[in-house]
Amino acid sequence: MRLVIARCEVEYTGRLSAHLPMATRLVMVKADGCVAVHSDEGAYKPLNWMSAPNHLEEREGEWLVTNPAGERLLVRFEEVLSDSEHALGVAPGLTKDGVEAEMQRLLAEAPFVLEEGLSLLRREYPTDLGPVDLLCRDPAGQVVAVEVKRRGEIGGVEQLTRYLERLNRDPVLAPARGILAAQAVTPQARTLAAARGITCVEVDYDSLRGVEGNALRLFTP
Amino acid sequence: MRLVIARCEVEYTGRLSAHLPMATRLVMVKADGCVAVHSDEGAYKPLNWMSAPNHLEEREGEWLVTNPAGERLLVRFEEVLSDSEHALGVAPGLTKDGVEAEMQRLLAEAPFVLEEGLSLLRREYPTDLGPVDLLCRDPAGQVVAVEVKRRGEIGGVEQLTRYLERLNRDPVLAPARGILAAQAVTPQARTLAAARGITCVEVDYDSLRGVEGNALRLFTP
DNA sequence: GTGTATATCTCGGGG
DNA sequence: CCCCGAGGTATACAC
Repeated sequence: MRLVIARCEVEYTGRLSAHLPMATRLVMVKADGCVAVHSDEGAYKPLNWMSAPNHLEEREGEWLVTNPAGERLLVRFEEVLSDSEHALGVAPGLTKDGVEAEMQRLLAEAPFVLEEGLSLLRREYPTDLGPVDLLCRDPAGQVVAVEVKRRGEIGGVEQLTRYLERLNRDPVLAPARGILAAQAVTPQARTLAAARGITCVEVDYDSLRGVEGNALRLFTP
Repeated sequence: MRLVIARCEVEYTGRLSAHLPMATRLVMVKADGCVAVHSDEGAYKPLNWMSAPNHLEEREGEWLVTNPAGERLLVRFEEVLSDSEHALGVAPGLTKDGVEAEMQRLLAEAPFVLEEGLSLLRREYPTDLGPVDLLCRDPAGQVVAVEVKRRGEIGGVEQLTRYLERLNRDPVLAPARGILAAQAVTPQARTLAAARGITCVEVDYDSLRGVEGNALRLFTP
């Protein structure tokens, strides 16, 4: 990894055109060839960047970075204050405990926490608009599509509406109804869901893990 | 900006739990207090980060970063290879020429490229769900809502559907129909649009700029 | 502050 | 390869 602290100006043209006026910034060049320009604020987003694969051409006082997609980043240096190279070597990946994936897994094992008597037909039931997170059946025999989200927002209601539209074209499944399951549901999403006849259920993640624990204990005393 | 190259391991707990095993990485601390951990690949995303405002506690061999939201980042150092501080000063902001904004401007000047005889009623016509990009009228007098996107995707169709729902509650405007204008429209968006009676028009950005040139020449010979 | 739309989003998975 | 969905998304903007 090469770290350059320099007074520079930057031009990017590609998916849009952007210009950074002359100022002191950090220019990073990583082992995979990608380039990022950072200011002294903001942890996440670089001001400008070019992702690998790309080509870095070092000219007199400027760097030209180009990629196969025709994007172009030009860094013009006025004064280089520091320029260092560091060998980092390969790094093991990040391990995450995702929330939505686990929520879906837990709800698949215990759909009845959403509504009494609910039983699972299938996880990731495919439609031509995408997979339904959980396809269930209620005690009355009606099909229930469940969309699992960490946060229940308007987009989740729209997504579930589209799925229901498709499911209800299948006479075997129709009439299907929907449940939006989330740790929290915004008032707007709740309103829209109500207007569409969709039920919202707020799920407590920790209780859900508890339910799993209890269910396991039933079978492994 | 402080740049530390070090063998370290990282724990994050907050919106989820994540762990980075021991390896050599870059740890950046910026002037606003935010912290980012980068590996030697990927221009854009840090492996871990904490955005400002937060608090950095330097202990023996480790840093603990906490924020008011209760998130927590722990960097445990095994070996520090480099540690440097750089004064960057304030930087002027990034200027951008967006694509969607200009497309909207060009189409407002020449709505007839979307459909023969279309004329502009208003740009950014306000509804209580947000502004309609272009409100137009066709030669038959029907109101046409136009949603402008760089890429036409399902979200754009949903957005336009919600706007139409609102417009059609106004007896003065009803019955309104919709056009999704984009440089490219995905097949799924096209399918959904068809099912909703929404027209998709693919707009060639360069031709559009040409149309503007022609229109200007008509009035400035 | 909340909610919504956007992003040079990035990133990964599935057809 | 494209399309789609998720993200500790971040970020800007309106209410």
